Amino acid sequence: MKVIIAEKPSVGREIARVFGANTKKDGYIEGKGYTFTWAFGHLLQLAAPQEYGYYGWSVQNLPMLPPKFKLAIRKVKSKDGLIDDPGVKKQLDIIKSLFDEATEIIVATDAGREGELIFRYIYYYLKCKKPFKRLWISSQTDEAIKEGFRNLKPGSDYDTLFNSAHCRSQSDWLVGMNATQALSLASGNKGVLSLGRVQTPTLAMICARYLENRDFKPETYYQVAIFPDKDGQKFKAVSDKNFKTREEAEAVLQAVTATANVISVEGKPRKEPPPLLHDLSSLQQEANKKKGFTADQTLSLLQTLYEGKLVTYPRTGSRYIGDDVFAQIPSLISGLQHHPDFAKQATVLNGAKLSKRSVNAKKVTDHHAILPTGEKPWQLSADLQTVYDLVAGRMLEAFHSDCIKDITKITLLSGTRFNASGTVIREAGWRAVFNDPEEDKKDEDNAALPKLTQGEDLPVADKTLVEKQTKPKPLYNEATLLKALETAGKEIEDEELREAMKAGGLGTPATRAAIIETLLSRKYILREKKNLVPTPTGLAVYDVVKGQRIAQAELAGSWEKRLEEIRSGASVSLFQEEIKAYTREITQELLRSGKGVVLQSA
DNA sequence: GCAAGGTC
Repeated sequence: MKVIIAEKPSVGREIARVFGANTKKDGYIEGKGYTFTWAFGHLLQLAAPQEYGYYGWSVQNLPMLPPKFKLAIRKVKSKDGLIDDPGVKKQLDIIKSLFDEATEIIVATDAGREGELIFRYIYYYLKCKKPFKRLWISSQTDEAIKEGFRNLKPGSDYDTLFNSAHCRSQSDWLVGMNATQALSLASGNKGVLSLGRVQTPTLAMICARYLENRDFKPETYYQVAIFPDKDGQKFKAVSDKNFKTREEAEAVLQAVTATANVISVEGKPRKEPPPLLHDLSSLQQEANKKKGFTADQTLSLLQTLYEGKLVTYPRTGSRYIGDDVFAQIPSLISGLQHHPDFAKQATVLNGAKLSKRSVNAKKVTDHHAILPTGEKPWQLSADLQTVYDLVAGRMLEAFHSDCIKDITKITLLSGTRFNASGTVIREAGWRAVFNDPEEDKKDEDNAALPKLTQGEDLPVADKTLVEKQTKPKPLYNEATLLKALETAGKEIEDEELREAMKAGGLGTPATRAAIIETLLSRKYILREKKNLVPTPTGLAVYDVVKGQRIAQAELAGSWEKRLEEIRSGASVSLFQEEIKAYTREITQELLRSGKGVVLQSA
């Protein structure tokens, strides 16, 4: 018997369907001489410190450097504290009995570092010795699955990938567990002060932005505005210079002449291509911006839609689809022709030429962009409907035509130079789907400008002095923080580290919402309206770590670079020794410098 | 009481 193991039930069932296997059992499916089973993501994790004899939280234990890591069943919170997750335990037992009977195992966990780790941890925990092969596919279509099975790889081809995954996992444990205990103990052991490769740079970003914003000294500056009149239609033009003092501006205001001379008229149509399909992060940002949902809420709503088979896999990091999925888009679009909000645009798109901007098989990694499945939603709650509509609406936008705008820029002379600009949407294209007002519109922008010709003189109907202030960078909210986490590392000077981080930023799509929730639950940050601001505790922790590597995205970047080298065969033990050395160093440093952190009373 | 990673 051959056993196929997938990362999650949805994929296991999908592969079984392609094979034509349909005998459903508890936790697996049989048929055609195969057995199809699955994990639920990580079933196993590195065991907690006490499993290695480090009892309690104590300076004597630090740094905790287990000679050999152990695996433990994933834990869940219950009234008796942390216990083995019963659902996980049960599935692990099912997998064990299937592996026991197997002649061969086919590994169909997601094609990536964590997917490899999910399988290997199960395999080693169960002390399984059966031979295994690897299915390596990046698309879940029938053809891709069949092709993948014709091209199974030897399991050992992925040994170095497992090594890099295992190193990632151990490094996070070593640095995270030790740094957390060291800082908590140093501060007087009154509560948990957690630190980690991802959460600490994230906290640092929020704190740095908060302080920059708080300490910003706004500067007043002045502009002069005039309102020329063309045959009764007035529009606004602003001085091309800003003035530091009111006096300078007053002088320019006084010098405005009775008529303004049109020096130049520049008009050109601009094409604005449709946005890409959503990945998890862009959807979370959009839902936060438009509806105020938190990243965590959006993920959980999406998970419900996914379990209801209404949308495709949500925790994707790709905004693209392959050609195979593209072939299904026309029918998905025509399925929206009865949707209350989207009927009109779905009809417009039906049979039209579709934009292929989101179609690129090379940019599809483990999973493609989020799409509706075509199943009809039925009696969704308001929040679920909102998220569903963001997914469905984005699909219409992504395959729609360009938005075409006429942008006019006019320069006038009236004592000094004045500029006016105007934007007219000629063809809405993809913007017709949601019909939202544009966000980045400047206040000096006119909706439409009258037709003007170079050289003409216009009477100046009004003039005024405008007082303005320079603005600080805004505080982070969930949308801007998610974006910043995605692009974290872009400003790293070292080119190789920058490259290593470019692929992922900080954290992963699946974990970023959880990182924000962790910082909230530690009371390091608070939600203040839509903004994320640090608490005194968060600022105190930041003050201790801000000069250290653990607070910088560079640390994550340097690990990524080394992990990638391990994947291509570099020494595992060398990296492990370096991590241990760093663990000793950061633990000592925090025990010394962490004394200043005072917990605020909850 | 602790990390980050995956998923239900």
